Amino acid sequence: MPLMRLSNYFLPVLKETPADATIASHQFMLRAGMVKQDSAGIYIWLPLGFKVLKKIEQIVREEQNRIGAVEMLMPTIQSANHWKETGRYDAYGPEMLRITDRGDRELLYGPTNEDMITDMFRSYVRSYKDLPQNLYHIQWKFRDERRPRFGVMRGREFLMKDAYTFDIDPEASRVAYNKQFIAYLNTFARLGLKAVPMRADTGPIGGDLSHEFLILAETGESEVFCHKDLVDMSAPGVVSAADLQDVVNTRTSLYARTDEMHEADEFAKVPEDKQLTARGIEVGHIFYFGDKYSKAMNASVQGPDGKPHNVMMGSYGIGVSRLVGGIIEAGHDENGIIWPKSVTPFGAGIINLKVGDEAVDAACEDIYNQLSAAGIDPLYDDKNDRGGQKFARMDLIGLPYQITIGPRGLKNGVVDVKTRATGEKQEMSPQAAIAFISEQFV
RNA sequence: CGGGGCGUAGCGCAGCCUGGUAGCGCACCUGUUUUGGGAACAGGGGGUCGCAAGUUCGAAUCUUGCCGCCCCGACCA
Repeated sequence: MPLMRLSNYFLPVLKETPADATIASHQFMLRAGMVKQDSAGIYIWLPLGFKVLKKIEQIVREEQNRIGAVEMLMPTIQSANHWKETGRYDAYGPEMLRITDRGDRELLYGPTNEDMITDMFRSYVRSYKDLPQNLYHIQWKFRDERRPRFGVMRGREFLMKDAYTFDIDPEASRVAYNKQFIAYLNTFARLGLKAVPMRADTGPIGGDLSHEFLILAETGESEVFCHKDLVDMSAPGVVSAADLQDVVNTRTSLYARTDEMHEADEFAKVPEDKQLTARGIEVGHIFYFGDKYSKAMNASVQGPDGKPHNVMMGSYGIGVSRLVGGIIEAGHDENGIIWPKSVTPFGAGIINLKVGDEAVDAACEDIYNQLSAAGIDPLYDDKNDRGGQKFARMDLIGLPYQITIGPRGLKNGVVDVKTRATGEKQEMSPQAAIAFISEQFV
């Protein structure tokens, strides 16, 4: 494996903040060379941003797989036919991007996939014995928002994980819902986020059981009201089938609503010192909607009684691309981004303070190779810039650890290790530095 | 979709009111000296002033239309 040298990488950092960006995550994503806007709400993912996006995607995937969800991939372009069958072709309105092909057939760029997957399901599944099913994909969506804003936080094109569950009856469907609920808590915890599930309105998708997961941030689009204890609850981890409902109940029994669903009278019953009013960013949304689509599309299976039963469904979304912005909102300072270790584009940055100095070059490459062997995936700043510029750039892109190697320290057998989150700097031997950083990623 | 604002070099901006053929900082290129928290000096490259029409001897500047982008509010992963 060749070294990932900054001199060979594509990292167009900006010293000045583009005028179009108003919130921290958008400003830093542009300045750190993560994305470039192509048109309103549509972004090019540059190498650094793409790397983070893929890491988040992978964590989402692992937590879906852990609860037994099965990955697949549906197309971005859909036929209007399924949508006409459910009546949503008209109901969805101008947010849907409608396209016609050369034969004047009506197509659309999918904003979601309930209609398509329900059609897929009904064409194969005949028996209750083939249930339950829990399928998901991670695919680009398009919603022609009235007002895209805040960079990738509200893009028109966005990457979403959407899962769909199919069960024989409401009770079984509730189990599927609970599993996703747990998976969401674990997913957001791994991403270094404190996400609170809030009772939600079901919106145009319909149904009667729904939760939004929000992370608290000043720049959030919704006002939220919740019991303080919810914010600091730790991730449930693996939950047995027997405990599933109880664990969900502990998270849903405490008051937590967005402004849409807020009831002041109910909130007043929360002890005053536990009442938290804040702003939040919605990063996930889960719905149970029973037979809404299966009925409309006649998706039924034969039950043990020999009769057809419309399958009970739920759908479960996570805004993967939005999370990139959300994580930055939750972790940054005035100098730039502070990545959680789980999604950082590179595990550590290696700063060579005197490129061309044989001893320094050799020390940097040696440290690179050892960190790499330890699975850290370092980024080597071998550019011929001045120290200050390198430090500022490294702070901006937010790698959790920086090792600085220069002739002065090397003469005494030491390098500098900086922890980005705290700003703490320590001098230590190269070996100690490698050991220190490796330990942080265990 | 209602209200507001902005389009001048890659980024940040000035020039526009009062028309005379485009400028500053950063970035970029070359050279020299530098190099441990965004170097200094010297030289240099880069712009159909968002697009179109109009007024005028002459338009970045005035008029009209269009396009694009951002912000504030009602909707959404």
